[in-house]
Amino acid sequence: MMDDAFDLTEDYTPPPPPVGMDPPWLTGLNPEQRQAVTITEGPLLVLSGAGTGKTRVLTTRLTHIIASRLAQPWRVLAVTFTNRAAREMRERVSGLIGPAADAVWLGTFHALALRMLRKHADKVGLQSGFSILDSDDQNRVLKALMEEAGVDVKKWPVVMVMGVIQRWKDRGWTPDQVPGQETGGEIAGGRLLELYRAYQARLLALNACDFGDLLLHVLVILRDHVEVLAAYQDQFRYILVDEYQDTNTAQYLWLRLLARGHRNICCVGDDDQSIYSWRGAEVGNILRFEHDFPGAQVVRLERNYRSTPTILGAASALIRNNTGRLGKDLRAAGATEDGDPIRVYGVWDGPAEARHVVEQMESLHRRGERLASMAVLVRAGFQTREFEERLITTGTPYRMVGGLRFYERQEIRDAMAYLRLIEQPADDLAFERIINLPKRGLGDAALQTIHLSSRALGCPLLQAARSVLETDELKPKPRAALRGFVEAIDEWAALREQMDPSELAATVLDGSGYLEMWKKDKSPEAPGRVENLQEFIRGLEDYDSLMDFLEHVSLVMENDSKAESGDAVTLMTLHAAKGLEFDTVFLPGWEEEVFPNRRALDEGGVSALEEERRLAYVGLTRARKRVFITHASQRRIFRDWVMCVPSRFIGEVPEEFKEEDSDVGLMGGGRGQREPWSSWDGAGADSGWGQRKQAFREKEGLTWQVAARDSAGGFSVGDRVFHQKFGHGRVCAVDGNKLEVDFDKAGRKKVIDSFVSAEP
DNA sequence: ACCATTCTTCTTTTT
DNA sequence: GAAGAATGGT
Repeated sequence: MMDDAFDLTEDYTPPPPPVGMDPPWLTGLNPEQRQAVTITEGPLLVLSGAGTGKTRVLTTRLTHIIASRLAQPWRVLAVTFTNRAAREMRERVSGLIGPAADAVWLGTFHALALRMLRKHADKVGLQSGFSILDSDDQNRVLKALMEEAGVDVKKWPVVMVMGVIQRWKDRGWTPDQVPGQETGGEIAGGRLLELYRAYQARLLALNACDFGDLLLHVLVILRDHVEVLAAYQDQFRYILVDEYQDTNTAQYLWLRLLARGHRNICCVGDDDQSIYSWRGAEVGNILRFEHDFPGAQVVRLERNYRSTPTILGAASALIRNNTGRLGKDLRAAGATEDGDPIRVYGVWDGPAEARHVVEQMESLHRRGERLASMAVLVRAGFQTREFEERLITTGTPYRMVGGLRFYERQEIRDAMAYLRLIEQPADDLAFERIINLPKRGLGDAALQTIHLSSRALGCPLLQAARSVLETDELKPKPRAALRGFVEAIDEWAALREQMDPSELAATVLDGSGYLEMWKKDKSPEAPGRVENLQEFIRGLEDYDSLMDFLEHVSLVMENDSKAESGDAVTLMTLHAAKGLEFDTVFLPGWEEEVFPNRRALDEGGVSALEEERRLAYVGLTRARKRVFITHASQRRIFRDWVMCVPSRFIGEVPEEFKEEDSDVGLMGGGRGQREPWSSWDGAGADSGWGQRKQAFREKEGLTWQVAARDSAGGFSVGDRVFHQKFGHGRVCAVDGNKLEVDFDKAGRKKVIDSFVSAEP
């Protein structure tokens, strides 16, 4: 390959050379990290445990390749899993080698694939200005197709069907490549493949693609066009992949194609942190690496610089319960003291948990810990709510990562639809969204006419609308309205040339009356929406073209608008926390059914349990100094109160690393051995842990404790009951949890039993 | 066409 | 316990 004056491979196998010979960027690396950076030729797998300096290795490796002139920046492909990781890497590398870093092909799989797809869109039947649909749009399209095909959407939820299609895409299967035995069986009446085909056709007609298509289309292009593949293979001399354990098959195939020539591919990952199998990630990719890339070298990074020995001990013990690991043991490299034990604390219910956690935070804060050094990591998004409420009432600043995303808000999506339609007239989804927004008197009837015309002419809705205007299919009033709308779109499209995106957006939102609509709106959330729209216009200032902006929005689903300002606690899901670290980590909701999550277990069985355990491992290893685990003995789920059993994962943390306690008044507070929340033996006798759960209903307000006592939900005919809204009455029929009650004042009503209480 | 009300179903994790 | 869908009234 290259004539490398700087090929350090030979010289730098341990023991390392004298420090004097080091390029500056290699100083301070431990021997394994040094190998991971300097073995540049041939396939290399870096198994990098949590906190072992993975990011540092990646950025240094990139720097090493470029600064040693092994390749020019644009000949390096560096793939990350999240936008955050990409940004961070670019910043760090820029700091080391300056503006040259900008030329590196660095980004997420999706961003990089998009870059390729824009260039070769025509080869898969797209035009270069194509839109990227978000999941909402995807479901809308699929739903329409399912209804058209007469598939019962009630029986086969759109999201489920979409899920299967996506998993097919994750494996790199176009409709023609779905294997005969994998066609989804009974799902959607056995017509899944047909729907997939129709969906793809529909997307092409919309000149749009979804997230999975970004990779799938590029795969098709690389497979079918040898010259394109050859050009990319020649361009990318070095390939770096972050979070390799989370790549799916499509991504793997993409990488393998690109790396096939020189095979200078370096994948960094940790099988113990694979937490995205539900999204099609194949842990197998990392386990198979040496097989797929013969002659691959493997470097293990096991020196952990992040956490205390206690935390590492706990995390290692926990993860050892998983089978089929590559095997890797973290050793503490930094701290000399064991550090605080893991604090396991039992509380009564959700609100008590939030109170307890926030109290701990405040106490740490008083002792001088920054709020920004603390994080609450939850299993599922909805769990953040109780904490938010508590943090708001105590006035503790916090920041939510990943929660409600700016670009998913209704008003922002509407505004985007205007811009999308201007940029891309074939975008029917955008058209439908805004045709009558604000109200223009163009309702179902008008839309139907346009649809009909669209189908007859085989053209997009916007164009069909134009042809409808030439006829008298519409009554004069809607016709005038439609003409106004179409002409406005044309006008704005023409303005696109002379205005920058931000100005254009302002003009559009103003001219269309959309902004006005919210300003006039009396609802309590309207002012916020107006504000968001103004923020939206401001945000556009950073972009040169509309397309750049739309692309950014499609790919960067993080809310980077709220940058880290001030000292605040972080609230996020365990998934979102991957790659981050905090001094203090709070892990609430460690109960069976919640974590490990029941739905996950229902679907994936043993392998799902192992993934849940890896998630627990990720959570523990985010902490530098302290971990607080909490579990509640009951929790409100939907409208029921559910008894909770402490998570088996608590039992998997050896006693020597943890200290258990619970609220006063809870049985077995302290160190009792037989209490379910102090040590529940996960490996114990019964596998039917789900049976330990008992549900009982809340009886409205304060009376629920009474209900809890007799724990029955049932009323019988003749019982006198009380209802908040209808007052007193007598039960005259019972059907499951539905009651028919003769109310003294309100008459006979059907009510759910949880809304009435026994009359005192 | 539009609005208001009730009914329903759902909460794993996200590029 | 919210947000969407479906229904019914103006």
